[in-house]
Amino acid sequence: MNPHTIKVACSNCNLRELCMPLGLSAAELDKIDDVVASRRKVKRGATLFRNGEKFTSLFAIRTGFFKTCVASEDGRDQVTGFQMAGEIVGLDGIVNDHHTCDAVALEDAEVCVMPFDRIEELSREVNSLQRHVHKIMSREIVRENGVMLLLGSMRAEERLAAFLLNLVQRLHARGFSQSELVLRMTREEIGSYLGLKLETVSRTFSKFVEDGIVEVKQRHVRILNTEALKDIVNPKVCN
Amino acid sequence: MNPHTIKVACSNCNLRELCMPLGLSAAELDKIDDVVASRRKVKRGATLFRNGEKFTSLFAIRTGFFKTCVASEDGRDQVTGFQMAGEIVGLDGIVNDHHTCDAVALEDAEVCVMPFDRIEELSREVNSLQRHVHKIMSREIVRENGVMLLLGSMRAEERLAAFLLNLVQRLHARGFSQSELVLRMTREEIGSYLGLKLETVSRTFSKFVEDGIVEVKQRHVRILNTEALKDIVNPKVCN
DNA sequence: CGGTGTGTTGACTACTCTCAACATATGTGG
DNA sequence: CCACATATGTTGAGAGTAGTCAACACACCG
Repeated sequence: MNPHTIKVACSNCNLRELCMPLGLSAAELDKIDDVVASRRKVKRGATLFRNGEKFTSLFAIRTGFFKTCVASEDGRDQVTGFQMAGEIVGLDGIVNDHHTCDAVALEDAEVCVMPFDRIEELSREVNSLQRHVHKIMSREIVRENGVMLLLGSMRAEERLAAFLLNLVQRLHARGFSQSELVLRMTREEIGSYLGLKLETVSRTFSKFVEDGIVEVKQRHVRILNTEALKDIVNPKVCN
Repeated sequence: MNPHTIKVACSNCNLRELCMPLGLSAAELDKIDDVVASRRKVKRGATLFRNGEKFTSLFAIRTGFFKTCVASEDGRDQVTGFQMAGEIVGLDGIVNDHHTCDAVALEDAEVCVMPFDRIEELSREVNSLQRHVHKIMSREIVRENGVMLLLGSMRAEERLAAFLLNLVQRLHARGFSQSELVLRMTREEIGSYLGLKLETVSRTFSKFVEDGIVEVKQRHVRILNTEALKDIVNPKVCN
């Protein structure tokens, strides 16, 4: 709501390789800097956008952690994803000019505001940006396909194992540990994402601890046996 | 595999309003005709593309009915969608230049082949095409959000009711009946899509029949009480 | 006219949910 | 800074939904 009016630039942002195309010429980089109109801070618990709100911009997460969730008419809601630095949110709003989900900050966050008409304009001029936008949307489609596979065919342990592996993998790509992570979401939010009740998430964590696969201390998780997690997700077929 | 080489044109296709943007000028329409390189027939049971294949084109379905499905490493697979005339498949391939799912024809079908580099080229020139491509991808993201809600939070009856309502709604938009439909997929494929076993799908159909909500004769389904289906999907909260 | 694929139904199992109690954090106001 | 209120997390017992396994019925196809 209170965009900083200082000039921001992708060209010297250390997250550029995550949210922007690679291999740009200097001239193209100059143009790309205009994609970001401003930055916006979002306090923990606050929404970046809400279902029903007018869509104007995509948001690149600079710092912080978000969840997106959709709601059915009768009030059930479903976490559709967790997003971290370098990831883009808001793609749901393009089709109807209105957002169809909520994006909520799970910790204090800052995002780059990228007005979508400016993105469209620039991507007509900079081919690699056009391609990049297409890839980002396609990636989201493929990610959701994976979640559908998880929700449609996996059991609780498999879901949680897949979830943990996915999280550490993304964190590791951002320079964090491969084996330690701090969950920014509650058991209930994990459960919603995985199609499980919070008690089932808690029990499954406990089972992993019993089996010596992870250590859990509230939201601090240390993975002791990555292979075991992988085996749970993709059970070896016995001959 | 055997594309017809006859000139095809979107400009006089009666499905245009489903797969192409509205309100094009004559000049733009001319250009748009070049998006479709050829047509391709796909026999029932054959694949339009497969996981791992190189991505080159999007496909607009002219006639017929498809399913898309992803597979996990250990062989489980999950139907991620059913597509009918006027809908676009292949978006999953953009991000990595390779498809990540299979598209299988559930009845003899014909598709328009739209090379993606041509789409990108043209959408730099025709703004409404650019916007249209973005909307199609965003629509797919929103659709998948809905499926995640279904898979993550609904019970078997709710899932099947939502599935039937979605199908008739889309068929009705194509001029078919609001109350009668022929399923082009097996109980197992419905089950895979809905995260249920085929026996559960069958039992749930039987329950709907008992309750007088639908008539089912193999794959022929007649909806007797649409309101009841809607109530199942969105249970009324009692005060 | 069999053979195969698909669909239905029954009996039993098992996984996850529900409800509940309790434990442990987190945060706020006195 | 502590006390209390609230939010979050854990665990247990029992219930219920969907899964598994199996038998059978029906349709479609060569």
